[in-house]
Amino acid sequence: MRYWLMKSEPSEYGIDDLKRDKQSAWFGVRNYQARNFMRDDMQVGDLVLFYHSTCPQPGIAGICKVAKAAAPDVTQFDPEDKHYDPKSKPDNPLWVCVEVKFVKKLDLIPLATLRETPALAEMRILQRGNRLSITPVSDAEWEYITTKLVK
DNA sequence: GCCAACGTTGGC
DNA sequence: GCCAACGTTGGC
Repeated sequence: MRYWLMKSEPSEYGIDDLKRDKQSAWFGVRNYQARNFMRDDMQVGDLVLFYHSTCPQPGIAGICKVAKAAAPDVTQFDPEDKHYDPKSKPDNPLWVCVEVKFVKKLDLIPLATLRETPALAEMRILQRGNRLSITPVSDAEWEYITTKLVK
């Protein structure tokens, strides 16, 4: 089993939305590296840090779990959708998404807290210039975050 | 709103 | 294959 961090803008889809929906497809990833993580490495049961980005208080907002393996992202074929991709054809879909299930909401662990935690210095999300919306989290990082930083 | 950093595109 | 230009991300 692996651990992951997935970013979302709470104004688009935040932890409260997932709590309400219980489970949701992770639509809209349009980056090859992030797609490959979902397609090749994510497995049902993997645990995920739900991260809020581009908002007044960026940070880890909750935990969810991979509930369904990668499948074609339906929004890529919908011209009305902001994630529409005319390059992708239904017989050879370019983009996939997993589904995640709500596990719990956390008291927000702010980005600033992550930054000032030496044990997390190597986290992908904290590296300079990192923009990947899906990144692996090491066992040690997961352990530290979920035991030391969660109230 | 600004800006640094990155990924993608497209001309050559 | 190179690389400049452009669009996007995301913190501040």
